[in-house]
Amino acid sequence: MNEIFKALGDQNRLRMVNILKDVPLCVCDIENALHLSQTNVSRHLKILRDLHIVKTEKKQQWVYYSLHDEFLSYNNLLSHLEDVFKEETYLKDIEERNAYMEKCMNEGCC
Amino acid sequence: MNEIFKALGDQNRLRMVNILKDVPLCVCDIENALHLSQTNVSRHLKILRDLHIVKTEKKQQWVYYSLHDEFLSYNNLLSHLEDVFKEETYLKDIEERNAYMEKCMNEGCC
DNA sequence: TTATTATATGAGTGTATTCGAATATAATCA
DNA sequence: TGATTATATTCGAATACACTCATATAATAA
Repeated sequence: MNEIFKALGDQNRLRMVNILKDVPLCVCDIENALHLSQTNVSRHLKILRDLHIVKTEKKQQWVYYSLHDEFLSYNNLLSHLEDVFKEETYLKDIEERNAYMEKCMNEGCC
Repeated sequence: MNEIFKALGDQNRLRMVNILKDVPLCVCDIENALHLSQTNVSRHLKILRDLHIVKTEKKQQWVYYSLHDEFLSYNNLLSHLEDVFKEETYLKDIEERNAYMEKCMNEGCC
């Protein structure tokens, strides 16, 4: 169970949970929203998936990641995360994600 | 803020938070309750203290550690921890701590 | 004062973690 | 079919971390 804390203890993984909390995203969405390399994103997502923090759904060539039902059942932890995600860094990531999704709508993306 | 998660991501530190949640303890109490070396306990406590997860109070030659008010204000996180601490490992540590404190009362300790 | 007890810290070692570069796999498109 | 795109995995380097041993500090006791 402390594995969950360890997973959330990494900044980049916490940023991923943050931008996934509203909407499912594919790997390259996350890459672009957080400005991280594909390799790195993929690796962190594997850790989150192994711990049932996120789940995946494959659609054609894309793999969509979203928060796992098991993780969503940790109500108190989620409430705590809401507070954490009020910090500057995480708000900026959400903005960045939204801007990127907007751009996708118009210009198409990955 | 994810520093807190990182701190709680270490099993031994989480065990320390667990046995401190009810009662202040000095370093050698923790040593004995968790069967860890003095050096190791001291080092982990420093990390917890730097993050304001625990606070200290010196009484004569003993340094008593307890949960920091700042940490105690994270209500949702604490509620989550309550669930985590229902796991076998943590319950056993509490038993061990209680047994040790009991022994202290009778035979005296550190 | 010296000895003892409680706690903290420095240095060294081994292990874990993170990351980028290269490569593999898998799906789609031409 | 081969080329392209999306994702995953392997390998190696750099760094971070947990731990132990030895030692330092600080308080008390003799």
